Amino acid sequence: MFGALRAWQTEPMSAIRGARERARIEVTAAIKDEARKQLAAEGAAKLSLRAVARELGMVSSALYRYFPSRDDLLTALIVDAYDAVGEAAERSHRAATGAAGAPGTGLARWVAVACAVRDWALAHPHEYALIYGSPVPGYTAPQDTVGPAARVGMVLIAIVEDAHRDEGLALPPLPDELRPEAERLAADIAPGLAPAVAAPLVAAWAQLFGLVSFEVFGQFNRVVEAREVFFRQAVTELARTVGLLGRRG
Amino acid sequence: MFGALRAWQTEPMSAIRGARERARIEVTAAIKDEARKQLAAEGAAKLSLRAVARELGMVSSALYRYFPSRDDLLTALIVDAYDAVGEAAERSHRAATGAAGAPGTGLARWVAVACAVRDWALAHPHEYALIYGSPVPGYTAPQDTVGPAARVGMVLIAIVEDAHRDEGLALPPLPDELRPEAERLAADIAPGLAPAVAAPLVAAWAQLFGLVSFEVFGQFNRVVEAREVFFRQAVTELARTVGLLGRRG
DNA sequence: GTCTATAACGAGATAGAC
DNA sequence: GTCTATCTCGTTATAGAC
Repeated sequence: MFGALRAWQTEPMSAIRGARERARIEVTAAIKDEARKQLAAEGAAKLSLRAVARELGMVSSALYRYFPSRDDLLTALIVDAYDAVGEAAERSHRAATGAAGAPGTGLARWVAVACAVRDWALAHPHEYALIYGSPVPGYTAPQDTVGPAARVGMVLIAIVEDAHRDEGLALPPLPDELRPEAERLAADIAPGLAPAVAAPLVAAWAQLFGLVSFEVFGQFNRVVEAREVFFRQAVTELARTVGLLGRRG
Repeated sequence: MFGALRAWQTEPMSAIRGARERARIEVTAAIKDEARKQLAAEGAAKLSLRAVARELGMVSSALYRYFPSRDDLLTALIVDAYDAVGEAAERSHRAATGAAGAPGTGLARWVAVACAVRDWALAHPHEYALIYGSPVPGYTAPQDTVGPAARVGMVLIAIVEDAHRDEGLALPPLPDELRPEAERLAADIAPGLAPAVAAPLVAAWAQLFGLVSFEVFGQFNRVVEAREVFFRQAVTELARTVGLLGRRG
């Protein structure tokens, strides 16, 4: 039964049957913590099971009881990182949804979630780089990562869906060349979402992370100084492209 | 005189005085080519002077005649990459400017430059990752990179400046909180550019690379299929945020 | 002056015998 | 799990060819 669980999965408290399992969870967490330290110091490409083991006072072969390979450890770190941004986004979304029903709520939620993503990224730049930066050479993400990777996007979809239902959206018409792709996209990511919303939403998703990446990766050095106010304004304008803000002009 | 030139700088043809200099240029190019191969195979973090030398049939210490350190070789690759995207952007800008005077030219130039950046990135994903992806651990970019790094941005500024002068721009008002930053930004990057344009322009710059990065780094896998038409539409909408497209709705 | 080659350093990874 | 012998790396000093 338990053998079927992947080594890196965090088991729910109810699954803890005794000291054995608890120790396993603690060691797994210690390995990931140490690996994250090395991620910050040396980068994902140089993540080495041996170095992690050495730092923990273990022998490298012992690590293989917890992570069958270096790539599995990397996958665990990637899943954790996606889950961490995803949870930050979901939490800020819940907080911003508190006073529901008020007009303009869609925009407020959008900005809140964007800021949560940015805050998390600035607080965890190396984990951010792991998931939204350059791909790690020789590593290909397994299927396990796609669910966690989608969490932030799901929050954005929910915001726009709610606003679409409750507030109505002001959107530019969908160009003909994009119609087939937009329809496929909508059916794929959120059945029931209007194609004219789906395409701009995916674009806005990428653009949001463009803003965050430029700041985290240093492209704004000596360019943008008042970064938070700049970011808030940029994502507010970005919200316009998904219909969350009335169009002026 | 020539001694003041950094080893990795490509000297103009007029500076070639004889076989010596020609050989030096050729060896320098060979080193960079081999380094680029390793960049693709192993990533920037694992770029190794010794491996480059081995592959070229040289001894590692000989490389120090051309690049004083590993970081200098990295810097050369980074500068080359920035220059390559920058030149692609400038070339496509010139091409799109060919039939001047026609209305809507600003938007056409904007889309052309964006597509040129995307094309270059898709053709050179590893060099793109080097400059717009995760920072290389332990490496800090010297001042030499800031000029080349600004080239694409300069093209975008030129497009918006021209359009501002020739076509007029339709822009949302500048919020008060952003005014000081926008004024500083405008004075910094393009004296004479209206602050209400400068801030959205820098944001659009980051968002453009967000779209490109998501595609190059695989975030659109299993999400966006018709990527070129999607990209064109997204950057067209993006042009709206810098006033290059009349506002509808 | 300009280049390449040899040798070495200290540090770290790696493979295998035990 | 431990130890060791053998790799890698960036970098420097030095000697000698052109």
